[in-house]
Amino acid sequence: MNEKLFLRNPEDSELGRKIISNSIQLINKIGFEAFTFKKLATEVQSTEAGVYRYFENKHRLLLYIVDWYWSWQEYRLIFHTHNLNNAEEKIKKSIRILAAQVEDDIATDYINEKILCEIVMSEGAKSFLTKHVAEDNKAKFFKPYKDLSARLAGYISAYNPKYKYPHSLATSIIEMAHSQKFFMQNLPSLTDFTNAKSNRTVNSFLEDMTFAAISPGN
Amino acid sequence: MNEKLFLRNPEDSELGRKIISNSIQLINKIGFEAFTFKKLATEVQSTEAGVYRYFENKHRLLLYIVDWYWSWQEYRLIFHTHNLNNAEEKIKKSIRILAAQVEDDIATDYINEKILCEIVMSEGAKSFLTKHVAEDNKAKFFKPYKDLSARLAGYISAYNPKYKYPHSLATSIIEMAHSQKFFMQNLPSLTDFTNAKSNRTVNSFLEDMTFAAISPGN
DNA sequence: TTATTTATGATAGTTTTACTATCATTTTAA
DNA sequence: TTAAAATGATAGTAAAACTATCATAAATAA
Repeated sequence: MNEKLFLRNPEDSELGRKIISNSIQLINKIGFEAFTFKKLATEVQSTEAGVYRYFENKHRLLLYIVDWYWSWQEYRLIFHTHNLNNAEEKIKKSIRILAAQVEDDIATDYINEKILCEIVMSEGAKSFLTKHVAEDNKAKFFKPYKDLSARLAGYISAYNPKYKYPHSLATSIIEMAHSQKFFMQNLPSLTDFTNAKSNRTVNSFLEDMTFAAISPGN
Repeated sequence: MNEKLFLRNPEDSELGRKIISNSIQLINKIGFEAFTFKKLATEVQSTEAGVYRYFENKHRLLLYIVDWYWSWQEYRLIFHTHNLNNAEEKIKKSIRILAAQVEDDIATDYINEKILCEIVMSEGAKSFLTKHVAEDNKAKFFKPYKDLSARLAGYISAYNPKYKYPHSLATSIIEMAHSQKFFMQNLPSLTDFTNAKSNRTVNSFLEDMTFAAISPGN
């Protein structure tokens, strides 16, 4: 994790891990706007000042958990595509990972990936939609997202080196995987998906669109 | 405009119009988080209480200007596709309108569409990324966006009635048109576009992708 | 034209947020 | 075992996000 994101590394102490764990729960429960360090302090049974020793402000904390999520997704992507030997399969697997319903990974005891995924869906964009994107970018706060996007773009270029928009397409796949899930849950008329098991899934929408776009003719 | 968005219709008075006009300027200048009714009151040379007589809170004001923007975009779409007689041309024109660099429309004297477009790019998602989306949706606050999306989805279905994801594709086009422009300006490595005049534009990216996805084979 | 409603201005007050500061105490590491 | 580091407890400040009151000005209806 980027060390500039925190004042004290939350991984290194019990309190730090409780801060991360309870932040994820609390942000998901009340939303990022209503989330305050005071409320979080109550949850972790510490004080406001105690939380401020770990994170400068709540936006940094959001960046931390969002970065954690993207790093984790890239790790999963590497792990699951590692043994695949052609670009087509790698792209398909990547889309499946990104569009899938995330389940909690018990290997990480203080982070609930399922809830974290919900947060990234509904609060993730707020990590970069600020007046200080430029500084945050300079501080490399968006590196995990960029790395993931670049990796997928790499697979796209490997599949079709002539395709002109590998980065934009990769970023769009990642964005749409989350936004379509958000719309499906909250503004379903903006999508063609229902919660019921259907063959019209975010995954097949993205897969169809991607391969149509990058098919060797293009 | 949806009457539930405001307490007093800002169109009907000088102060109301100044509130809208200066909100657009001020939100663009300092960002939605730092934007307060007190600062706005200073700009319009009125008082905080004065602004609160028009809008319940700043989120309603954001919804108001964002809704205004989508209504305006749909109007432009209708106007410019009206004389076209085939779906392909309508889709191409729609994408061009959505991806284009918006210029100020002098017909609307107190609204600067160019700045408004910037706001929708960097703050627009905050209008629905809240814990009260469901209520806001019930109050029909997202109708202008949905109408625009449904119209584009209609053109897509007219072009290829067998295409399975017209709504998701339409929504994605609208979202990507804005997010790709945001990334181009702020996190350019996530895209394949440069500010320089190039044939790799958001417009051609979206057009290529759209027609690849909906070509009659699919 | 006057009476009355309605909009605005001026001011004040409350609760919550987003911090910063201080000092005592506990825990950990050398 | 001692010093350093982390935590807890408490207090305080400035600004944000409202709500309330009352006087005055402008618009409108009788």
